[in-house]
Amino acid sequence: MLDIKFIRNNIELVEEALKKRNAKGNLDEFLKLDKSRRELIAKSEQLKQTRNEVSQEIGRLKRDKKDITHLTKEMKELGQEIKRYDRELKEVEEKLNDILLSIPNIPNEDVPVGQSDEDNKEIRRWGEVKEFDFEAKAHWDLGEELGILDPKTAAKVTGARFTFLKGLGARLERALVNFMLDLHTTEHGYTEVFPPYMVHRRSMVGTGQLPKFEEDAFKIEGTDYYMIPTAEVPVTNMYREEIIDGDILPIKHVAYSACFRAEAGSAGRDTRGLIRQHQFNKVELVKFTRPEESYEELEKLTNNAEEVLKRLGLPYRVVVLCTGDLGFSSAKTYDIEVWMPSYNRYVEISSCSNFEDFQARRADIKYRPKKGEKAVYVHTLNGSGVAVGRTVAAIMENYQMADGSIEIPKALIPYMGGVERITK
RNA sequence: GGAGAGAUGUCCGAGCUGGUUGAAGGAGCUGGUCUUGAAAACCAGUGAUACCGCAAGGUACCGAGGGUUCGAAUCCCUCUCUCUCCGCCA
Repeated sequence: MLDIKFIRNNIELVEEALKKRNAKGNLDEFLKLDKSRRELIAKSEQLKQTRNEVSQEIGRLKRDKKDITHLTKEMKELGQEIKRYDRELKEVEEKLNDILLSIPNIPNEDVPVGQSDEDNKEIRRWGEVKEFDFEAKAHWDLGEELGILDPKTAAKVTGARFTFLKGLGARLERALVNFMLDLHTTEHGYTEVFPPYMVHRRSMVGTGQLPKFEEDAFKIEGTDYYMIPTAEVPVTNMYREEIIDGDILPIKHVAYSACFRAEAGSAGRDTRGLIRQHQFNKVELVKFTRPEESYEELEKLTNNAEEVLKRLGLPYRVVVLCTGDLGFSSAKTYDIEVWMPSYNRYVEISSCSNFEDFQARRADIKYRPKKGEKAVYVHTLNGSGVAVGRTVAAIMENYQMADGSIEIPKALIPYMGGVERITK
């Protein structure tokens, strides 16, 4: 959410930002409602002042046993009038809030302007893309042959876009979760949290998933609960409506969680394999920082996520998303893309974003720069560190051997109980 | 699931027979006196909130949302959360 005063005073700038994002915002309506809101507040508060004064006067008169009936009658009418203004105000504020919640964040100035993911800019590459001297297979074929991926049974039990991991496949998934958590907690200084997998609506609004992207979320029928699409939601909302002690910033959390996404609008895309599932595991990095430190922290966070792929020996590149591809809440995002032989291209495995104060304002998360000073919004950041299912796919494909077996990356062997290779 | 108790400012904690209560008292914090320094003691200050307004100032806020009333932290209704006991359960 943007600051209402900021929009009012920088309407051209906001318009420009929306245009760069290919987004539309009802700014004319915003200005109208904003004006009407302030007028109604002035009116209502003026009447309330009168009411407060007269009510005190009535108290005094009553104590002196004087007649007050003419005043109470008058005040009763005044009360009705106030009620009318307040009702109207509430309506206007609701409409205004709807608009406010639907305006995306303003891209940082160094974000490249562009229409789509084709305009994203590559920042750097790491690792060598392996040339296979045999016909490389996709991970879904390898997985079925090795008996470690079983989407068919999952389809029987649940439906499309779910998978049973079996044997060393399940072990690999678990090994990766532990490997990533250990790396980020012991070497990168993140504090581990294990969050609830369901959150209420207010939390989803706090991080920006709602109200705009209702169709992407799984909602639990008959409740106010949503399955989390990422640990970002519960972990960021841990500090909702709080004023954080400035001494403990930056706060760095790492959280493993399953993630649930409806994937509306991607029917027919990535239907095979682990790339696009309704449920997947992710290790998420979340930071709360002082505003002046957030971009430095974004670089560090991205590096922390990259380290996972380096240790696993998976070739990747980092791209900065252009304005047209940027997520709703983000001011700047780096995607880390891992080399996926079956796609013959790099595929997103992590998305690291600085939301600046956009989420903090929605979720009301502040800190106090100095004792006695006014509290200000923190900056929030997060990024996958990294998506586990896609890492499994990447390992299977990049580490496959001519005989259809899969080598385990060195760093992972201790987590695999010494297993060095997955064979038939 | 059943029966109770509760939610007040940075914190603890009064008020809850409706009217100088934005809210006693204490702690904390800030400044001062005293002291070689510190502690203690004492004195003074202290909404670490949001909104409207150029300002003066005003309005709101005692878990949340409604209602009664000229006037609600105080009365009524609904909801949420916390705690205790019983039952059930991983």
